[in-house]
Amino acid sequence: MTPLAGAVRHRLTPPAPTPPLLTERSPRARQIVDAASTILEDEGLGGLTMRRVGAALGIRAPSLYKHLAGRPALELALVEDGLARMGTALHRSVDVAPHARITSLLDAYRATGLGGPELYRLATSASFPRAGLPDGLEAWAGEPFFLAAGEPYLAQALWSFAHGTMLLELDRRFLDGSEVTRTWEAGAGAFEAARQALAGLPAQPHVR
Amino acid sequence: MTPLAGAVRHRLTPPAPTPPLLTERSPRARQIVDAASTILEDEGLGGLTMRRVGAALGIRAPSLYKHLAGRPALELALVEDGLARMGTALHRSVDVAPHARITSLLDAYRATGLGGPELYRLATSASFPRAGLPDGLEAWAGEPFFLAAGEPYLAQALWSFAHGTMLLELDRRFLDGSEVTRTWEAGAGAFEAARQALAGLPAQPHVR
DNA sequence: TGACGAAGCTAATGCTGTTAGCTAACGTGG
DNA sequence: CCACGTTAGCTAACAGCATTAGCTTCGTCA
Repeated sequence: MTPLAGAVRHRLTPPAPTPPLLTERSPRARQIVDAASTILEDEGLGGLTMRRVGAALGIRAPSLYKHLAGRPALELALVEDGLARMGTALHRSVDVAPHARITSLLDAYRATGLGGPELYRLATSASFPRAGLPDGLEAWAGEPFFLAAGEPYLAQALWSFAHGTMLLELDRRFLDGSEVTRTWEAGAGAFEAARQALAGLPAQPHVR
Repeated sequence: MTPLAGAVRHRLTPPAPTPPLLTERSPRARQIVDAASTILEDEGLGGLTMRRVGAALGIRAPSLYKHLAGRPALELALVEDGLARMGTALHRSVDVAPHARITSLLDAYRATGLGGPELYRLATSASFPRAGLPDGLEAWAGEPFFLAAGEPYLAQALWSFAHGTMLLELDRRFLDGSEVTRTWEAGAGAFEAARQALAGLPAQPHVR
């Protein structure tokens, strides 16, 4: 259910390189989701209405219901695509030397978020009906954080940092003149040092 | 404009213990905002409608416009209250020994967030019209992060971590069986170590 | 008493997602 | 070759949303 659940459960098994069972969609449904994706990024979540999506395809809003269950289902489809993309990028990113994993992971996370800001916000908004996502998808997408951090709680903290920094960067809430990259680097440095400190004490199972 | 701007600008001046100029409100407007606050936490952002707020006070929705400019203004008022509360708590929290500041700050941040989950989400949601907030309020509320971290970019990274962890905890997105407190502690440990490492090299002005 | 402002009201507008029910086209089996 | 069922479009309609316009009612003060 939660992104790191799978990571901890399968701690000793290598992560799958491809996303798990994605929802099947008819060709027309695919077109609708793709059109919605374009509208989302171009006009923001506020611009994403059923009428607007229909118009982009030359049909009326009620006709969309022949292909998708409704607006929540449409959002679910968008986020599912986004998680698959994000997960793929993150899994690729941790395929480097251990000491470089955290930096590489954060770079990939940031690049994916910047590549689809509105989708990132939608995917991580509270109102979003997360329960409708395919089972295991979020867990799979979150696995690389465990692989990079090496310890579950440090992994969750690293994930928190990535998530928070991404949101604050997208919303332009950092100090006006500041270079955002340095904020990412400051966090990366702190977590990489913590990882090495933990790795140096292999007999200690808990952080506490 | 952004929360840490003030912190960096006034690096050498002690932070104000009280929030800056808050918006003045008529008694009736105060009642409306308070009613809205209750509805927000009880029924979520989706339940917060003008009709619903009016009903809580025994009046119709259009009558609210005699006291407040509209829904965005109502949300602004709610968030302004929240930022004042949060800022006060955070400033208090950093009034401890340097080595304990980060932990104390994160505790206060977490407690404030957990004390008003829906307000926290509203205040940090992208759609929220942040520009309408009183000038300097966000910067003032963010100052304690600089005071705790001692260096601007580490401060922004620490703020990112707090924000991300708060959102993930509120949305219950962490590993099911995991103790969330340990995730907070893992991050606190990493950032406190980084702070001490930086503080040990006083001649080095940049992180890089 | 008369004026005026404050604070309520109803009615209406235009937006939203969504449902019901109709129609035209297409493919397939008898 | 025709009839049937399915697919995918349509219009009309509904309820709920924020918001505006315009009316009324009440209290205060000169």
